[in-house]
Amino acid sequence: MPDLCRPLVATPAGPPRVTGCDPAHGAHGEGNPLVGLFYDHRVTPEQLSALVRSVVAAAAERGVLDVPVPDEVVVERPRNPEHGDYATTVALKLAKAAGRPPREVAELLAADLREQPGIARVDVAGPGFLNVTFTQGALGQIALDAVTAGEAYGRTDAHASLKVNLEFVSANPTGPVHIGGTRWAAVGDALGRLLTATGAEVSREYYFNDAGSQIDRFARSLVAAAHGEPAPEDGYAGSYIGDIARSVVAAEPGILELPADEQQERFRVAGVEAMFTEIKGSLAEFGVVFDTYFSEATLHAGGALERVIDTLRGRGHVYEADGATWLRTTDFGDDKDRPLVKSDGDYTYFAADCAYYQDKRDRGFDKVVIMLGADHAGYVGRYKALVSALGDDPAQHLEILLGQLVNLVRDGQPLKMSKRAGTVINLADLVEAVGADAARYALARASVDQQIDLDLDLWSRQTSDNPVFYVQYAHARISSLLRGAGDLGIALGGPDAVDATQLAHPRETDLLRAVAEFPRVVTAAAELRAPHRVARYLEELAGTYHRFYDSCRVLPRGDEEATATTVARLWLCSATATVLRNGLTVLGVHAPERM
RNA sequence: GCCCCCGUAGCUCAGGGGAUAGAGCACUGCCCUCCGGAGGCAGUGGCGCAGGUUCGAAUCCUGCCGGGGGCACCA
Repeated sequence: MPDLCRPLVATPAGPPRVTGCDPAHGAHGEGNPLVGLFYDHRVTPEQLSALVRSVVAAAAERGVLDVPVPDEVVVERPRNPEHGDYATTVALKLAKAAGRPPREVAELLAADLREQPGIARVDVAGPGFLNVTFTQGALGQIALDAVTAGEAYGRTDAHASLKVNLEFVSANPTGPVHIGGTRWAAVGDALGRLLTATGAEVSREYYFNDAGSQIDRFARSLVAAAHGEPAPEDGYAGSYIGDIARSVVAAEPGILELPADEQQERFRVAGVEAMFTEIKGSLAEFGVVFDTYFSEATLHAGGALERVIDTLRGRGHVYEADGATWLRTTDFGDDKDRPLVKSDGDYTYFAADCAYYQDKRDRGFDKVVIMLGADHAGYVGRYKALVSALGDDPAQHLEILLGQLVNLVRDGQPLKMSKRAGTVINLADLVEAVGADAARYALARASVDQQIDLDLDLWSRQTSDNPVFYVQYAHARISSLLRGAGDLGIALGGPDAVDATQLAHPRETDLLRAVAEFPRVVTAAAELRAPHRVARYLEELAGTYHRFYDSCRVLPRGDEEATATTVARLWLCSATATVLRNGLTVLGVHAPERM
């Protein structure tokens, strides 16, 4: 799969056409980083990190610095541009082990770093920061690499060989996907794309309960609605119940004459199917498609619950009490033991969870990721315990991500929602109100730890107040510019024909630094399971681009001829567009060429 | 009572132990010989409180205060 992520529902047009690209050009040297690192004067932050590490190793080797070599050296982009292109705090970290003042360690490393090609200067600042500035050409090469790599720019191998099962939404087919589930649809799918972009093998999974009592309540509600009666006390009352009941009756005209038991069963089967079709449809419109829709009923039918309970019993964690069968989860840190089989002989939902987890592991997944709403926070303890009871390590095989709730706001007032009154905003309503792109972006740009207020007015606005439009506009603006270049007959040529040292303006340097940052943003966002970092980065990149655009004329005016600067700037613009496009794709949002 | 998440600018939110804590909106004042002004520049304004760890804390630890969500032989 060559692309960064799975395609969107409507695939946007490809990258700006650039003639003469050589895909092999993006390859980097291998082997000893000190030798092969800067072939062609390329320096990326990743390479700088490796370089600093090897300089530390070399110093340790020579005996001038008595420290253990760190596994990884952190380099970061300083806020203040005067602090160079990249900064590292290794000297501060190593000072204690070396038994020498941080600045002394920094000076020592700086001297070696200054010898490296592609590095223009190394300054020791403050308590012992190492501020590194690349040569103009080395920085400029990053733009060429980004364009050349195209959709692959930003991909890393941070999660190579990880096989992960990503479970999210998992709303039961008793009603539409509510706003909480919608948040997970946006964040979960984006996380899936991020993990894929960092080399993981990802399977998206939707687990639905089709075996429990709430499905029976759903069926009884449909029967009641079909007969024009009010919903049962414990039933479902939304307006969609009436819609589905009518569609079932329309499909099976004789259904209302059937005996009560048979009638409810027919409503159950047809109702669940109709509801699920609607759910899948609204998710697809949202750009989210699952690899597997997993039915709880298949676990029951296949005897998986019996088997997993036998396994747990064999491991000595099961006991009988008060007529029920229990898992001693308190042995693994849970607050209280949990029942597997109720005293009436029915299995609990928790028993199915045990079987479901075992099933995922049996299917070969290294990591089981489950995304839950904050209202399920109490579930984490018992889930970790069941993983331990089955002999796995929760820290390694399980990740439960909790997402806080979403409040909707309109006209500055919180939207009061009531299931009874039928004023619940669900996935399809949100898409209708603000569009799929804005909905996905709005939900994915906030940290899941944060409760968010989502303003429907703001996100439906087609102005720069709306962050998704701010980012999309930057892409459209660049697309327009590149079209203009084509109209003027300006040939971009291949990367070898570009003089990257032309990009020396401070705003160009800022933009290059931002473009160079993208792969690290993708990696960090994937590792921290935080897709919102990509969105925030894109907003910053868009702003950096607008500032560049304001200061640096790209296309020739009037009778002027295109120059080497023109060509270099067009490549920089194209690189920016590539990153905006790849970043938006990670979030499942379109990057329009025109708006 | 116990557990989980969150208190950062007037508002909505970023900030992986680092340098002068950021963005958008709002407010004030600027920039159109301008490739998309759906832009840009400048200004106003902030880490809930108290301790602790550290060379260094918005970030890690403890306690309090405030907001939200959980604590079923429900799903």
